[in-house]
Amino acid sequence: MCAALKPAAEFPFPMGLPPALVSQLREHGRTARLAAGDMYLREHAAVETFALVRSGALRVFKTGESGREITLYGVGPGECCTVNVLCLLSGRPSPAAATAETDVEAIVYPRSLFLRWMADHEAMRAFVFGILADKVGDMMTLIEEVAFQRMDRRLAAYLVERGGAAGSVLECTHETVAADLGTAREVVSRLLKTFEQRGLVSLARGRIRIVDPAALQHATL
Amino acid sequence: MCAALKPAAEFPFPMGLPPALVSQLREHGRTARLAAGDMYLREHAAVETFALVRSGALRVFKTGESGREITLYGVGPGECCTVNVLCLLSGRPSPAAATAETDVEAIVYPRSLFLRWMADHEAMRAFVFGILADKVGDMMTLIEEVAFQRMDRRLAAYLVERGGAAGSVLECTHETVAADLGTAREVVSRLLKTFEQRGLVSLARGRIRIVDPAALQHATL
DNA sequence: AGTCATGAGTGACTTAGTCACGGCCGTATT
DNA sequence: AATACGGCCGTGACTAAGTCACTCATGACT
Repeated sequence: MCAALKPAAEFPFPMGLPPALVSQLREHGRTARLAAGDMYLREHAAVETFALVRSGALRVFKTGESGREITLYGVGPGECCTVNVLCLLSGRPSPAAATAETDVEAIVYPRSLFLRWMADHEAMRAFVFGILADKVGDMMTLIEEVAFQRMDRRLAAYLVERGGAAGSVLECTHETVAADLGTAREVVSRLLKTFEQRGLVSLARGRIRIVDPAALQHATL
Repeated sequence: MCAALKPAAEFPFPMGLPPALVSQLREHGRTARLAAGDMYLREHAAVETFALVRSGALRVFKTGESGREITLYGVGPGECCTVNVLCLLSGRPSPAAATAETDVEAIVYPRSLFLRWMADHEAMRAFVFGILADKVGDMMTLIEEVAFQRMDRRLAAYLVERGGAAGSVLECTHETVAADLGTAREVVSRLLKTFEQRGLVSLARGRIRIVDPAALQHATL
């Protein structure tokens, strides 16, 4: 999740919302910009606004006592953040932190408007609850993976998912990969080296080239 | 989570709901009973009803490829199940499985009524979203614990949370404890033995007596 | 008293997280 | 150009914890 997502050319409000609501969304939105690395949500902080990501990506994560991090999920263009939504709906403070992974442009609305739209528009609910259910489902899967899957398989799956086709290059450090997976940098380095020795990836400083994604998926170590 | 929760004497609909809604809840509910061990939700299954737990407890969990399990959260009297709610709101299939941990009595409503009440009643939304936010927050914390905390500390915290005061006895097997924590039975057995050697717990077949909860919390191994 | 199933103990081995380094590379500094 | 520095990576030694293949213990039921 350290690579840039291409920004959406023009934000389309693509969620099948009724025209009346779309015009309200256009009218009342305030544009906010975050630079890569900026904090978006602090753990335990109150949440007062609803944000729709227009371009870039947010990363929602937890930090352990040791300072190690694990990514819970990402928020891309056209999406909203589950934590954001849940805090607005429940009035509770944020249970996790979030930062901008890349430069981010978002449209921001006050809580009261968000709640009104959620109460009034079936399509708004369908859009928001769809994202909510997807992300919560993803987190349940994450729990299972962290608890039961071996690190080599998690890393391989991560590389394939992020990297895509053979020959593509991920611009990220072992450190950021470790923070996404919730493990230690040394573990990532060691596993990557064994992948390289088998010709599955090739490595350079700050760069991972995916050589053989199909073999990566089934690597048994 | 393998011990019985005391059943609520009479279900009070305790959520600050308006009288009009409470009378509807009383009128349209169908009572359903599950015996301990019965399946409540299957992973990937469609969800068509809304259930409010009246007595007993549900256990929502994920299963790994190896067959090992991890508990995501529990649902007690007066609560509803987050997965249940999210599936109804989003129309998606269940991302996890759930069983009755004890005998359970629940009140069941059709999806259409649940959606109508959610759309019409602010108090209903506050109740449901409050539970939703709590459980999702709990799951985020669980991810952090599984990823970063050592097993001895997780086990100790689990025993204290479940057992409560000094002298109390948990009626459960090492196996069920392992399934709650998402680890292997052998690991639980070994850790419990070291706790026993230090006088923190005492063990018998199917039984764990909490001897010194304060020391358990800070045990460093 | 013997059978049987469930629950628990054990040792050997593997995987992965921790700690403490040391080296390498690219950029900035003088 | 030489130096200094900081971000990134490699490595070895150690510990924690999951896996496997067992055996043993307990108690309920014939």
